[in-house]
Amino acid sequence: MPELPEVETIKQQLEKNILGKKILKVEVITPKIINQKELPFKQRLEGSLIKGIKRRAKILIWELINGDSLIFHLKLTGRIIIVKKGSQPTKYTHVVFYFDKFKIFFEDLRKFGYIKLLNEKEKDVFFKKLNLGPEILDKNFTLDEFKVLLQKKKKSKIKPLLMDQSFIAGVGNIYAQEACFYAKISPKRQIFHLSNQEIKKLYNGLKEILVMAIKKKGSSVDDYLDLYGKKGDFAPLLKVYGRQGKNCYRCQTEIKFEKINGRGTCFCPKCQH
DNA sequence: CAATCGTCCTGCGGGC
DNA sequence: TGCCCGCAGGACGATT
Repeated sequence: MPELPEVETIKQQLEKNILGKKILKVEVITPKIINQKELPFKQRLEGSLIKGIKRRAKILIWELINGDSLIFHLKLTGRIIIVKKGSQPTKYTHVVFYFDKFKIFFEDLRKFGYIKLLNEKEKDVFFKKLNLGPEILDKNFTLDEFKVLLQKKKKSKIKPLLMDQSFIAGVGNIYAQEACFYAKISPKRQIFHLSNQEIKKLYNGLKEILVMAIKKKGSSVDDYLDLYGKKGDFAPLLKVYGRQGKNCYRCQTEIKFEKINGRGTCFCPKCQH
């Protein structure tokens, strides 16, 4: 499941490969993915130049020279893969972007992901509606701001809150669990009961973990692959995610698995309080 | 305000 | 071997 580090990895790799390049042709294999009429979608894209690649939360944006933006959400199993001109689509390839020297496949096993082509106004409306919280790695996202935001959510449980995109942007099920483990906080704890020290630890943990995960090109749990179709290197460094039944790296206690607000969650019952 | 439920979709694992 | 069943999960809208 691609979260901030995985989408950021793809964003950086796309910058090296498609920035300033022209989309020559677009092929829509699975219309559901683009959520609009196929012909105008193709017509607006074909011949257009890519002038910027951005990421906001887990959303990837291709900015086009004419002001349009192509918005990608990979959800659970989406992928963006660069392939040779002669490569054939797989059963999970839903949209193909043709460039001069290569093609880009949008793939998605579960088809939860989407691509939207929006003009500037529609893009503003789209993001306004999403009401995304701050980017954790943004310089403006300070410990003080984190504290202020937490004050407004006193009754929430910490782990589901970290995954709430309107609270902070980009964290999903993997990194929310890792951050709680790092800070030695139970994922079930309510904000109300967090000390200043714990909040600081959580803040530092989020940043440290996300920076390292980007450096390692993401975590390949489930189906995630980067732009080159390669696995990320962070999965072996995960400290608690997916480790139920195994021993805690800190205190050797057996890692527990529990559903918290409907989401599978791993934690150490002894050293996470 | 916080939590839950249904929805989308497919592969996979359990049970027999 | 193979079939049926239920489950996981990001995010959204509707409901409790």
